[in-house]
Amino acid sequence: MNEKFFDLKKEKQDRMINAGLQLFAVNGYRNTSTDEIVAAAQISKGLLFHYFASKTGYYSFLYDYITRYALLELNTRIRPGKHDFFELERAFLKAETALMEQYPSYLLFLDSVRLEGDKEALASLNKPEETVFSFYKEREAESDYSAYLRMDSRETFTSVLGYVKAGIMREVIRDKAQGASEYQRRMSAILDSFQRLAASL
Amino acid sequence: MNEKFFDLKKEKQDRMINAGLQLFAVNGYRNTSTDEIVAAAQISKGLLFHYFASKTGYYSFLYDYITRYALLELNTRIRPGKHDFFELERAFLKAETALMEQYPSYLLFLDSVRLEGDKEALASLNKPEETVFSFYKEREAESDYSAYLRMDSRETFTSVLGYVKAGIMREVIRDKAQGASEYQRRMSAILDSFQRLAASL
Amino acid sequence: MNEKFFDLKKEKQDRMINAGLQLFAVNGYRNTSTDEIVAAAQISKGLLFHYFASKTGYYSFLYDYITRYALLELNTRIRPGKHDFFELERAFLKAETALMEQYPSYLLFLDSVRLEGDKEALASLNKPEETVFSFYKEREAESDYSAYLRMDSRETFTSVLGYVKAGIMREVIRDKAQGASEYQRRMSAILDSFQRLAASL
Amino acid sequence: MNEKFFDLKKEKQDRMINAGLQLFAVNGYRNTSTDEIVAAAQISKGLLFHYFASKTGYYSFLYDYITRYALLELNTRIRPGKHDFFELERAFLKAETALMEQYPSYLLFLDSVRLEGDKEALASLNKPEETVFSFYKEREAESDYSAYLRMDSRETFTSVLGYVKAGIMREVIRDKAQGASEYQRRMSAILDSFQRLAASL
DNA sequence: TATGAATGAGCTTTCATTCAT
DNA sequence: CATGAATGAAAGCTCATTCAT
Repeated sequence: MNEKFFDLKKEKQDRMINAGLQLFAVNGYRNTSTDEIVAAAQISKGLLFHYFASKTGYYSFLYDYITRYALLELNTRIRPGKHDFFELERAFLKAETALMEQYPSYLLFLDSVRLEGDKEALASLNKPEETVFSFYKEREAESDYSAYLRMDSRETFTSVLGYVKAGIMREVIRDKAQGASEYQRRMSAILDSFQRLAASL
Repeated sequence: MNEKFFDLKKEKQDRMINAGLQLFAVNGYRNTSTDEIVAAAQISKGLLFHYFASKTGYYSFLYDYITRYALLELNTRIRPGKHDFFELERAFLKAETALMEQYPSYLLFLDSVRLEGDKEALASLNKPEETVFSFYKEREAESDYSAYLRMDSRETFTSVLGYVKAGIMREVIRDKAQGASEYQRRMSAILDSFQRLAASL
Repeated sequence: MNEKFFDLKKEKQDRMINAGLQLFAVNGYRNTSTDEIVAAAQISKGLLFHYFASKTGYYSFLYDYITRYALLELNTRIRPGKHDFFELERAFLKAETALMEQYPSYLLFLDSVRLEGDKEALASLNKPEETVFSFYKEREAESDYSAYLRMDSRETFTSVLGYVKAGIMREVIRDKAQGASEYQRRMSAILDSFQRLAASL
Repeated sequence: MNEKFFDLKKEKQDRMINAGLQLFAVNGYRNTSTDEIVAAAQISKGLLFHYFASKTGYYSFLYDYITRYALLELNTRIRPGKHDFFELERAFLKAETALMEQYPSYLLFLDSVRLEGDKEALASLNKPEETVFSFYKEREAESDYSAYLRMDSRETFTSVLGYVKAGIMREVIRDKAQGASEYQRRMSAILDSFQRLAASL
């Protein structure tokens, strides 16, 4: 990519980032044409290629950028250590909500990458193993789960929570810009519900 | 579609069905070319269009066919009524396994339709509301949940189970031919785990 | 390239070959669009790519094909051995004329490759060292030059003749389909003139 | 073009002239992008268009400028009149060498124009008939050829020499900065050789 | 019924040209 | 005078669809 992209006005940068996050997240790589992207970003076709050289270049830039950005935010908010499991999950949720303020589709985009079927698109990603989700896994692994031991193995339970998260996200955020708050509400309810359950054992 | 399709040898019909189920499920609608389809089905390009008129026609046929087929199997195996919730889920799992015998990718395909981003493909579906999954919901709704009342609302719990199912399926079946049995094993374990939890309340 | 090209009717093959030879020879690689090519060949855009995969693929096919074809003709007509120098040159001229019957621009095309400025186009050529012109050089090198010894070194003289040939060709064949006979007439005159000169020494 | 170009520092003017001469000569009109030109000339994109309005405008300026410049030099060095043919040719060669001092690619550029395949580029030239090469022809036509009468018709012989010149130039100057002296050496040798031949008749 | 050569609309990418600074 | 970000028409290439055999 062309580093001069970062010299653009922040507002324009974010338009160009959000256009791709949203369209790729909802439609997938192949179903998103560069025409759609530039229309959503309100730029010309040439400019997209001026900064990102190719569609795959743009795709991998978005992945890099948003991964780095999200990890920065998460690392700032959530320090390593033995947090109570449910408190940790609520902190995640809060961070996600904050991030969605600026990049509404970022979480759906990151999730969509895991389902992406286009080989070229996947091959373009620089460090596909350095995911935001592995940060989640690490924090969850070291969290304090002792109060809920009878519930089930931590692994089973955290992966269940992951599936639930992804499921709700897809149901709620898809196509709707306002989905973030709905996502937050439903995830909150689930966390409360699970914790009550755990406490009653 | 051309009804004469059903006059073909059953083996050839199934090759043509499985090719599409597998490719669409793994790669999505747009990433699957008609060239790939006919190569996988071992038929000529002309034949595909002879029977299904268009790629969307083929896609919607697959959806119709597999939905109808799965509902037939499910209706036969699982009669309406007040089944114990976990027994019901285990019956579902058994039915799924049986169906995968003949159409290995059918479940992943049906799930992939929910994630499909191509508007034309989605628009081609005849009765997109008549899903296999609504059959699940109906049976679950009328199931006997009385033993687990303190667990949480039935809606929350069944939707949680649905998300878990989808999540495991995607992790396990994608790309792997042998995934079905792994899927069955992991879902079994989850069901056992959840039931033990419910019983201990 | 797709070998099935050779299953096409000979007339269509030759239309597809001549279109490229003529256009690339006159306009060069970059100035020739695939739209022009398919219009001249009276085929669709898709077909060009069906057989040759890319514009460079087509270019290198033409070079391979016409080199092979010309060498076959030349090898058949002109056996190795100590021919009289001017008889040899007249035999070359005759062979060229015969080849132009079927591929009018072949010689101009082969010459244009030497002037081609496009790096991708040149990089696509398979064995750019196996030229038709090196066949000329070999036959000339072993020819009988004894009658003209005082004229000048054989090397100087044959390279002079080569430059003359290229110059006349460009002047005469460019843009004109009927140029072949004019080329033959002028080259004949030059050969006569040079031979008379040599004899008079 | 914008006449204020000539108010620029001579050194900058020459950078802008040599960049185009070299690139167009070696790669042709279409294979030379304005990006390459401004990079070689060490100016901004805007400036090129500020002075020359368009790529074709730049191309035709170069042709005009270098033709005028070369003719000025040639007219100064070579006065009309009955020069001995070979002396004349040697004078040409000397003038060319002097011109290459300032504009190394000028001769190759002028030659490349004759091979240019781009119709727009050719159409942009102002007086394409007023070539440097017609100056050569005129002087040759009035030269003293009496000592070599038996050689052959003057027309044939001078055109032969022209082809040889072009051929050697292309072989030698292309891509190589040091080509000018090699060109001079080889042309000198050819002239000597031809003169010896003519004298021996 | 079955084939695969042939088509052309639509997509990604390039690059001459414009224009705000 | 000078810059280079921005534009969009045109080019190369893909692929669903048609049709002669």
